[in-house]
Amino acid sequence: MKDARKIKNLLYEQVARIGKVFSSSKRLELIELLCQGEKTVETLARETAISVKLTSSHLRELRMAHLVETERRGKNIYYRLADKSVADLWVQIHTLAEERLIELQLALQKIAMQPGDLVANDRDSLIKAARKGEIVVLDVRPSEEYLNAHLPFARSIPLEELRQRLAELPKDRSIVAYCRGPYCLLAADAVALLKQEGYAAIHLRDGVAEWAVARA
Amino acid sequence: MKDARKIKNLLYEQVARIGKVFSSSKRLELIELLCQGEKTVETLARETAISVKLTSSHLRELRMAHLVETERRGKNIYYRLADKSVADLWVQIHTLAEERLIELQLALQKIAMQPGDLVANDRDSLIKAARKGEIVVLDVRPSEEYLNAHLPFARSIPLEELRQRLAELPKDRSIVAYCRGPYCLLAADAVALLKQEGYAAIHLRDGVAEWAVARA
DNA sequence: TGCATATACCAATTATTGATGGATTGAAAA
DNA sequence: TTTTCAATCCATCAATAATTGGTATATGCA
Repeated sequence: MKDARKIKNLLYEQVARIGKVFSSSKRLELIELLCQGEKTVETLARETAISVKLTSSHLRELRMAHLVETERRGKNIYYRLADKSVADLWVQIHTLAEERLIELQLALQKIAMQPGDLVANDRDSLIKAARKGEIVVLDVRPSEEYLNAHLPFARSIPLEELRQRLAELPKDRSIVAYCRGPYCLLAADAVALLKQEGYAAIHLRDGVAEWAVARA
Repeated sequence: MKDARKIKNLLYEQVARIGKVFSSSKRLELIELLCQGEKTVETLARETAISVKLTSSHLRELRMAHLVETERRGKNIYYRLADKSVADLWVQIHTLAEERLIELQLALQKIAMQPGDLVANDRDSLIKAARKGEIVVLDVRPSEEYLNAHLPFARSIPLEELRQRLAELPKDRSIVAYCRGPYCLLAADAVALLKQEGYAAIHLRDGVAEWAVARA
């Protein structure tokens, strides 16, 4: 009887190994970035503003839980998610958090709901409008991330280049901007800039990971 | 700029609150039980073999993450999952763990794959066979849990009563036994008993939570 | 070959969490 | 009202995790 309890505990402890990975805000930030495609330690550290050493040690935990894979190419080591289902779990968890935690809902409104902002929800009609060219879906992430994966019909103008490349965008149609997901500030900044310049800009919360889960 | 980083961190920390809940084996065990329906602290403590005090303090964490709700009825306090999506997340996490952790796969084989055991996978054909009466789907959990929710066409004989009630089961058809999920030992025990008594018994890994996710 | 770069590994420190025993609350039963 | 039972709260101690600095390793380049 004691034996059965021991086996059971072992099982739950294995699952808890996965849960632990998702229990630190830094690791979540890394996972969100890895959802956009493979990246080096250095890049991850820079984009999260975490020291390289600490980044490396958090990545180690992801590796030990078999949630990421690494590949050395030249001087760099590239990290990538071991499976699409890791991205799916990230989406599931942050979605549940948004459903259950009022604090999170309020904090999210601060970034996504600037006065007059809109958050597009209806994915089907968005695609339809994009296909017909009635709206422009704009990916403002760095271009490597766009190249790795992007929403259907999306065009890439990284936020950094947006100001110089405004002329590429039509003024007579809505611009729907998105980035890495609901916690990424790129799209919110892009929308602010576009509005200031007289465009009809809409902030889409979803990133590619959220989109993929919704499509499934 | 510092400000933006602070806001972002706040967001990830909120999500990490949810992750933390799933980072302890004891809490996972409690969540799995709560997936079977509402229960009192005492019951949860007894069924997990965790002290009441420790159970209470783990439940407190679930409560503070808004993943469970409580209701006092008489002397007891009943805990239940705040939303179906909490059960879904439990299923997602343990499924990912099973996909990624070889240790877990091996440990699971020990309980589900006794020599000659079979694990039914194909849900559609299972239902069809159950509807036609070609097999008997047997729920061996305590009857309150069966009453709360059970698989389509399932009959309830709690493991405790199984030996006395063997006569209720036909010998000419396969008995497909299930319990709370892949980490619960009830169905495995039931299958062992049934086989010993000359029944054609099959162990179904899914519990109601896993079934619900698969149906979605 | 030697040097620079990217990243991992190791050790020490601090912060957080888990577990346990004792005291407390709130409802029900005597 | 007093007692009992279920469950929580609080304080403490032990265990675990996060962070940082120092050092080691592997690769590419001069």
